[in-house]
Amino acid sequence: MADKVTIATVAAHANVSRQTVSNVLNTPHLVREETRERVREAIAVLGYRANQAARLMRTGRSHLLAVRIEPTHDGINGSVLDRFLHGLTEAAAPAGYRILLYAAADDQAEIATYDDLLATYELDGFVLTSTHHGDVRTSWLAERGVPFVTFGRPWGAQDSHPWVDVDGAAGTAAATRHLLAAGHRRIGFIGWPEGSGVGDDRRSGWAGAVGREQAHLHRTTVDGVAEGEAAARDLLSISDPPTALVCASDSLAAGAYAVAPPGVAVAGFDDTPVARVLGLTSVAQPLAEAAARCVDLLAGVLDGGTAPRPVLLQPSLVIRQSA
Amino acid sequence: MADKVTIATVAAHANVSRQTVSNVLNTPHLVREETRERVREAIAVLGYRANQAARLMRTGRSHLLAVRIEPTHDGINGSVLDRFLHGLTEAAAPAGYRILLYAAADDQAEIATYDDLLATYELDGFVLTSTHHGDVRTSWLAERGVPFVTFGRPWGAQDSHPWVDVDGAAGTAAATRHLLAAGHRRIGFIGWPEGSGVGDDRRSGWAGAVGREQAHLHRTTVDGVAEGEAAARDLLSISDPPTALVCASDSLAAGAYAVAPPGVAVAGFDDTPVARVLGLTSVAQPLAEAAARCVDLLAGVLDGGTAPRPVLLQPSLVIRQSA
DNA sequence: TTGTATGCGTTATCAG
DNA sequence: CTGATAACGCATACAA
Repeated sequence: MADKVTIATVAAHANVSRQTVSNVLNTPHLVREETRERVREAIAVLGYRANQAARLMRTGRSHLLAVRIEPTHDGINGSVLDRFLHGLTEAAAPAGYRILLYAAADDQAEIATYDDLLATYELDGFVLTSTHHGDVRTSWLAERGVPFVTFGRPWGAQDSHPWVDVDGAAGTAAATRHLLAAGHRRIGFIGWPEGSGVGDDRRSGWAGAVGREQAHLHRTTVDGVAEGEAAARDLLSISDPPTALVCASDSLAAGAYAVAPPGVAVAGFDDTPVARVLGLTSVAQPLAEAAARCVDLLAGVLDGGTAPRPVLLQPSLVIRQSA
Repeated sequence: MADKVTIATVAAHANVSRQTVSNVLNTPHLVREETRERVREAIAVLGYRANQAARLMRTGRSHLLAVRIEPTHDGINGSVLDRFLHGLTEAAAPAGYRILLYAAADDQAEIATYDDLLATYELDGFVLTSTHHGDVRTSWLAERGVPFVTFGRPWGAQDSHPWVDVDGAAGTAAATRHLLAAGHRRIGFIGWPEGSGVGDDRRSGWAGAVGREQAHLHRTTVDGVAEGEAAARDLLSISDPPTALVCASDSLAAGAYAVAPPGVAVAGFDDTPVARVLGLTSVAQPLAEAAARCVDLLAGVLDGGTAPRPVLLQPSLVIRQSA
């Protein structure tokens, strides 16, 4: 356990006062070149690193960002959060931030956690995922002036805040157009019940691409493989059934693909490992990019005090044998 | 943004000195019952929470635990880390710890990160995953007396440290016995090249269950679906081929299952979403439990100063249609 | 049992 | 341009 090297150690080594060392670190232009170099060398030689706790006490900035890790439901798109988290961690480090994890059973518990995290660790900001209509979390944070960014648009909310999202409608539209180009003329959609921003967005991409006359080729259900099976079976059993299915998730798509007769194409959403293994065509979100932009936005608010513009990223279609 | 409520606020509210408040918090038995209650009430009313930064400066304890988030390779068993992380986060909170994430390209970069995290955030401890033979990380930490626990045994390492692991051999043995019970007489194994502790462990479970005369029914390859396909094809093309395959991972199993003729059973490892979707029988690790025990062990070292005994957990076999 | 003084490492303010 | 001093919130000797 190496001795703790503080600003005083550096000062002694460089024959300057502690304050000068601090100046070299925070306001280098105030220090004469020669002195600056000497201090920098001492810092390098001693391997000095500023202690965040002490710095926090003084500045009120912890350089800590928090993000919730959600329990994996059926696990299939757990990989989405996983990749997002990894992207966040990688993007945050060079910007001088670290990622703190927290778990919460529901939105209320999450708010209680905000309160705790803010009071005890003085977090600099939050990254929220899975935003939805009437999200109480964003208003709670906004009311208190806590910096945050959401991965997901503020669906229907009047209060605006920095956000990053992926254009889901563009994704399902691309999948639908791909199916049209492959010769399919009747293309169905399996999605989630109306009212979820993400789900409605993804459905709208399909709806726009197929046109109003196919609006009925459409089923809604909660997410899951079994649910996808059931919905697909239902949709394929009508008279004049679709010959291709666009799904709001890989879970639904996996279910649909399992019951789809040969020749019926299926496309999913999120390009999860399951899609890869099943050979499912799927819409891929640029998660690492999204995470990086979240960090950018939050860092912008924190460091620059600017109110950054939202970011809408484009997904890409990964074509496999299923469609 | 509510005013910051410090120990002084509480003291004023309860008409005592700051020190008395601190005593109520840290050494309650030193404070008269009546006073203690008054202070506790003030704490509750004001919603006081001890500031970690200030506490850290005094005590040297940050109540922060760090864990590495790895890039997902083929993503299939990314879900393993994901569930482990979630378990860690949930188990840490009630114990008074938070989880900090970091990313690192390789072991050397990881060590550099330790150094940084220790110096800047004064982390209390680390949870290491993916331990392997000759792991430089554990020796680095051990040399410096940094508390840590590994999820994974110290394969072949002489230096011992607290660890939690799942008995992989027991898992593959259970899978093998299940296949034997189902009437299979020739059971092969697809695993990773010799030298990986985890891989060798999983192979040994199979080897023990089938006996020496079937030792040749065995292929090694790096992890991956395509690799599993190739290995299975190879193993099934010998004369007198196996009628069942036990695999060291769901990735390998997914590949094997794809090329296995009907009647040939396949079992995987890790019970990932892919296994669920494919209907793959697989060995499930108790990840939430493992994570909780990691926290227990680390908290034991940190709070109790005890050197806790290692924990070896038993996996369970999830039987599906593939075997 | 309660209160007072001090320092953890840093940065901000202000003199030199 | 550089150096002394205070303050952030808390906990620990020590004194009362």
